[in-house]
Amino acid sequence: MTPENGLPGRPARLKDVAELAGVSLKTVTNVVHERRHVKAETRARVKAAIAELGYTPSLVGRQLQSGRSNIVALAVPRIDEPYLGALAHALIMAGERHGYAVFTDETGRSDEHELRAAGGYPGHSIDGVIYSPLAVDPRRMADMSRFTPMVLLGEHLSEGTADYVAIDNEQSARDVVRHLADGGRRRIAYVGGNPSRPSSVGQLRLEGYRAAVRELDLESRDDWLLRCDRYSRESGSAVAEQLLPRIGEIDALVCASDLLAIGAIRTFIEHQVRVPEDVAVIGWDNIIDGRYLSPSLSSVATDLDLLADKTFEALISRIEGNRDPARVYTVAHDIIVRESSRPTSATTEPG
Amino acid sequence: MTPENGLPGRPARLKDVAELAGVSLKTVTNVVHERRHVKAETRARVKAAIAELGYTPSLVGRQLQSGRSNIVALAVPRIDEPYLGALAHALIMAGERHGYAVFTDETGRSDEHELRAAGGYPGHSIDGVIYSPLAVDPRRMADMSRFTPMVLLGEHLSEGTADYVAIDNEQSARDVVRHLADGGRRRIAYVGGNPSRPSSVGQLRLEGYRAAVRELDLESRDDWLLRCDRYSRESGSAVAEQLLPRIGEIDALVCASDLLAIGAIRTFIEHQVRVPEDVAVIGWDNIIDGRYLSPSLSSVATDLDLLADKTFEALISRIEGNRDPARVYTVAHDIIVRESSRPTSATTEPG
DNA sequence: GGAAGCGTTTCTAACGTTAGAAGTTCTAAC
DNA sequence: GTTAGAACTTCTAACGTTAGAAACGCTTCC
Repeated sequence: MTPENGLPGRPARLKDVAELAGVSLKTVTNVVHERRHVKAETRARVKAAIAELGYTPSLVGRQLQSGRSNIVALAVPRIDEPYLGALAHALIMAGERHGYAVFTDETGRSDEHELRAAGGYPGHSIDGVIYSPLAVDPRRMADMSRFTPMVLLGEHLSEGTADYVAIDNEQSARDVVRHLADGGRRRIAYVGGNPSRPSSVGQLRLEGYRAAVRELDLESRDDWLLRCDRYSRESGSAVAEQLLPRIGEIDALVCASDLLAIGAIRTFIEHQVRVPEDVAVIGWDNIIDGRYLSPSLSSVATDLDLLADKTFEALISRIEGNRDPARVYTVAHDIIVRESSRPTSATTEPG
Repeated sequence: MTPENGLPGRPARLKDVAELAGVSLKTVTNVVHERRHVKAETRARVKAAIAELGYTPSLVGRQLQSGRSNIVALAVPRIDEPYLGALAHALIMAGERHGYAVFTDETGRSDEHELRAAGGYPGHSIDGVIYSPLAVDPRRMADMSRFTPMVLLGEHLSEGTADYVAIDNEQSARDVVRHLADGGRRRIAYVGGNPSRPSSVGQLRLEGYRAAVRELDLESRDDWLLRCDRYSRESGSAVAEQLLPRIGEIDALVCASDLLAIGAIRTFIEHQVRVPEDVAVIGWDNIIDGRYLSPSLSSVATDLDLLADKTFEALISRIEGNRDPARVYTVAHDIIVRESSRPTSATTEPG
């Protein structure tokens, strides 16, 4: 950026390097790209000129020429949600490993933003999209995404060629219920379903919950199933409020996300409901904050680095032209047991 | 992106629109930019062609031509820290208001990353940088940043033309100490200072703490001042561990960030130290999680939307060529009192 | 001594956009 | 009916990079 004379000046171009070194543009490119067929002496002279001018290739120029930007967009509803922040972090790191910069975009404000993401940010020369959709009509989405290299996280689409990377949601819910049953819980409530969106994670996990309740012959009542439209702390609080009259009746609450669980626990404690003594609580996502709550929060964990790597593998394959039907990549999950779901002889233990 | 024939095809260019509408490139540009001197009938024809082809101007082409990208980089150590996520969210929203896209980059991994950010991401055609530096030598930073439009958040640089937007750190610390003293606390510990980095927020807040302790004639001991190199939950736990033998001696802990406070509270509770009965705890940043802890966390809050707007005003002024000496923009702060610093009847004044 | 072949460099067009200069057509005034 | 000037359109070069085609100079072989 700063030429040797120390003045602001605009960035050096290939042409400046060529002139200083007394060679042609192509020769400089050949040096920059470490190609054969450049005399050692010429190469040295060009490299010296590059160093002297502080030359850095303009990615805009390259982009225009190659049609590739090596930038992918990560579209999430809000970057300040703990899980999405952790996801963004993992994807940025993975992107670096795979040679891509990750542009994080927030879609939570409007349908328009979501559709723009689904359409691959026309005009922005984005090579692909990693998309965690929220509200957009899946049919419309699938249509938009047909020609955009795209990987979905969180919510599945039935049509289009957008691959899907996630844990086995149904199985993880079975595992959660089994863990609670192992701890002696018998009357387990669930929050997070939304029948109007059958492929949403909340609904998939509800299916797993139902299956496990059947398999383990646990009690089950329809009014132990609570819906919520957002996986937020506020929703969790609201749900806990509704459940207060049923404490004593239920002995565990499965929350489709840690945020729901955090909101619920806070409200329980405010009303002198003890967690886990009176109600066990468990969530999904294993966000860091869960470890520092009192009681610390049990949760279903994913290896985000692995998830991010698989995401990039799938996305890069699409970017390179793969047009096979959409594929589902499953990442292993793990139940992290902390205080909030311990059997009632609760002992404190960090992390 | 998707031409009317429904085939993938590459995005329509200005030229395609011109050909379909039967006019020249310039006429299409004039229509796109809503310029005068285009017959109403021609305009209509061009607009129809744009709609038919689904044309979106290529920002890369524009960028190359204009030298401007209308993209600014946000450089933070890690996007998955709650405060930085909230900051990123506020800046993305503010960027939209001001006509800029915000590219979030993580610098936490290496000095190299930080320096690249400080240098304005050469080659990336970034118009400006919003920078929350972590570890880089401020002198080197100032040097790198001399010619990059840049606004600093968090840590102040003494040299260069990088503006600085923040709360009045010293005054906020005074306010915190006064709040604790008002609640009857007299023996207040502080964690977050780092004398080797005199302009770091932790050190500035320490100065404010010291001033308030003097003004209010509170007790003060050197071993109530704890250093830490990272404002993390882990550091907070470690600090609390160190303080365990001094519980009963101290009655409050001021933490330079909410993460420190969260780690400290968790460790206190694990060791049956009651918060706020035995020790009051308070932090900075007002991260959302603080509200859902038990006890909920008192904190110094900033209006992030306001901070983000001021940041963009300053940055845009630099992008437009303002070369005045670095300026400091101060944003109001507010003490949010929650459970962790409430006065208790158990708190007695000595003497 | 001339031609073929090799190593190396130069020339040129292209990516998509933009804006100034130049060109064309039309209107209105004398 | 001519012409000035307005209204509108076309032409062209430029932004920085890249790669294929073409050109250059040198060596080697017959």
